Amino acid sequence: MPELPEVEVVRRGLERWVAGRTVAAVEVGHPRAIRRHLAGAADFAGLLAGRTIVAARRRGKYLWLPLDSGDALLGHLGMSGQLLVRPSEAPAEVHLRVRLAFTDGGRELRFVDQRTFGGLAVDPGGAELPGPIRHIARDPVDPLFEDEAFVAAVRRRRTGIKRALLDQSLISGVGNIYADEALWRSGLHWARPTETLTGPALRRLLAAVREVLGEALAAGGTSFDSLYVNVNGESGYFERSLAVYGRRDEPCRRCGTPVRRDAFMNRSSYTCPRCQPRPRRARY
DNA sequence: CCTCATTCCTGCGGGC
DNA sequence: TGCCCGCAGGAATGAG
Repeated sequence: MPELPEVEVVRRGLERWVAGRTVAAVEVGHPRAIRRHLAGAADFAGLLAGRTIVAARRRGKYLWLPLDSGDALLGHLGMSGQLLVRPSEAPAEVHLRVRLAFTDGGRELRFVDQRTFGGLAVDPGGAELPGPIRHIARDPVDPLFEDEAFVAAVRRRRTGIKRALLDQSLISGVGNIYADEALWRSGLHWARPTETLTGPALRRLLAAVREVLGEALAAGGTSFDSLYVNVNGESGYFERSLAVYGRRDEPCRRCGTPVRRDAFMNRSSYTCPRCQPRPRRARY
């Protein structure tokens, strides 16, 4: 549920607080947190120790820290992951999974994750773009994102528009919250078949995606509870700006009609039944 | 290749 | 009060 704005908030914190620092020691407290690092915890720690972090980068919801070795520490927050910069003497968080200490003896980097959907891995040679995320599309904030290629790819699909928005190989960084918000802003229902959308309609949707992501980032991200935080543990305040997400039975901010919740892909979709009429031919 | 269901996990809150 | 169940959901995986 941390989506592009929340992950970007974390990236900025990492760039400020850990870039330029050298890893002294690594502790893996829970093997599941590094399950994508197939070589195991000792290998993971060995590739990090003595390495200097040179930057903090992001694509969609993935973060990576390029190292001076040419490798990269790759991370995904999953549902509940946090990367926190904490004093080394601060007590361990309940769901502390991985801890990185630095040679300067300053604040350490902690990966904390309640639901363990997230994780860290070191990708050898992945500093420029980690191999495991080569299939992830550029995100709509990336200057190299190609609008027309996206429009064409969506129109070639045979699925519902929300499935397409959530497909990280088409456009990355958009999750359930911002997909619902962008569709509401565009007056599109989540089950609208992709092949029936015109080029102009898709360009308007893309503009709405960028608008909502930009506003959320300016607000420091969305928070429902204390799980979505920056590296200092602080929450954003975009939640108060949400138009439909999580607002079942509450009035649409545009027309007052009660917001509707539908089951969708083992989760939820929120729409205004009047602003986003259900298409006659719907795709799930 | 494309589409889509399933699966992983923990804490919370509602119902009984 | 306590137990059970549904729900929150990103993305890898494999079926068809």
